[in-house]
Amino acid sequence: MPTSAPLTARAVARRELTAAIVASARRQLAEIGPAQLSVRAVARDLGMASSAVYRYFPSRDELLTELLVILYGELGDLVDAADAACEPTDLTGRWRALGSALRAWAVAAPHEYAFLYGSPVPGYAAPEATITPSARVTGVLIGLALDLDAPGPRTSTFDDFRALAGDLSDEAALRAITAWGGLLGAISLELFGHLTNAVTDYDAHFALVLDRLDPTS
Amino acid sequence: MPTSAPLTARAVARRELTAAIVASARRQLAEIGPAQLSVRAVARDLGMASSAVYRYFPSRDELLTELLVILYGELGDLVDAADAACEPTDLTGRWRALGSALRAWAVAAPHEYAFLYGSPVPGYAAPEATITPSARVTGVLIGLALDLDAPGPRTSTFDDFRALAGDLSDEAALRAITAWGGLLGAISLELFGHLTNAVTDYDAHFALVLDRLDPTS
DNA sequence: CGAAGTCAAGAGCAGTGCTCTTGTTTTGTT
DNA sequence: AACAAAACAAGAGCACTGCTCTTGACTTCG
Repeated sequence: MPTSAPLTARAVARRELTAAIVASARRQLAEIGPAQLSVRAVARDLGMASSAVYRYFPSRDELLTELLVILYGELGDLVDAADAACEPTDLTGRWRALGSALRAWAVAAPHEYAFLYGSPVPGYAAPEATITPSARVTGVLIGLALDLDAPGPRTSTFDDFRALAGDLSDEAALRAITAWGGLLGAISLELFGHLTNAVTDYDAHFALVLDRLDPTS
Repeated sequence: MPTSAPLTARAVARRELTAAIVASARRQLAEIGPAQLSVRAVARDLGMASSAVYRYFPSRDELLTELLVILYGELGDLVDAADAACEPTDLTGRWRALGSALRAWAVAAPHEYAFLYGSPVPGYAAPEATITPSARVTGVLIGLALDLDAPGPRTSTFDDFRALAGDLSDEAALRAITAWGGLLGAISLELFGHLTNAVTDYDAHFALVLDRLDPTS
């Protein structure tokens, strides 16, 4: 037996079809949003019966959860990369990079942003399984907050963040959460149309807001 | 003719039924959220045919818009009252009052909050008609920002705020919008479950965040 | 080879927003 | 008072949704 993982033809087909379903669902999510995402439309897109999809995802909610985990992961990578590209000691620069990366992503993918950080999807309660992936993003922020307390090199990887979060001083935690909320609020105001007739140059406005929210100052 | 407004029996019945529809819709909105609000359920609640509802509201979206306007109005009153109860020169106190009133309302009516300030309802684009009512709330903030620029008594009523907003200095406008976004972000983080395992005493936490967001400092 | 497990498809249920038609009632005008 | 016009409630129906159950075909494994 050469294959350490004895994948039968059926198992291979299953993995591919599962991926195809997710891919089609992602397309729908990006185009029409999570609420309009339809299992039947996914089935139509893939040329299969709607009932067949339920063999791969037990419910629409499970499919949404899968997307949620994937998106949190990708966004986490993105934000992490933006943070890692900065000089570690330049806390303000790292904050700007984090905020700018998040907003750029949100503007490019508004439905995905609304899915992750907007009001919960109708009838869909994010299960426990989504908390860990979401921490992937906030972990970068926690890293920043940790350096706020004790500047200097850390060897911690992502997995440690959740534990290290307990070591945060109240002051640093407050700064981080306030800045985080301000960031999401600013993006939401823009994307959800609450700045219409109030702001013209959104890029310039956001840059100013971002600096005012800087948790390191 | 004693009646300055010659309301026919039919017109009276129409007004009452319209109000009953709105009341039933508000109940549904509060309990299950805007996305789950169903015209048929409203009709069932009132013991009428679903098709009859469409004689009073041409579409579900129009019904939602009506609710939006009503809610913006009520919230505007609430925030306005909170602001008016403060010493006009105590800008920080007014900011605290505004933020506390908004959060208290949001916590008590999370679905309504998500409807007004969360991600837009699926397939529902807030029409122009909702911009003016929403300004009812932000007007209080603008009033605060105006006093930030030039402390002293103003005789302006609500209607002036939109015009006066143009007189705001860039600095004051930036402070106001940043604080406003931070406020909504903080409430959204709490209500949408993004602070799970991060905050225990939400009241105390919010008070700290509110002070950090203070646009007058 | 045969039993067990997996799969796709179809039909069907209950729900949705919305439209159209039918028949009734109220209104405003001869 | 009689009549036309408008407003109304109700029902049937369309297209859509998530989801279930059954049926029949296929793959995998003992």
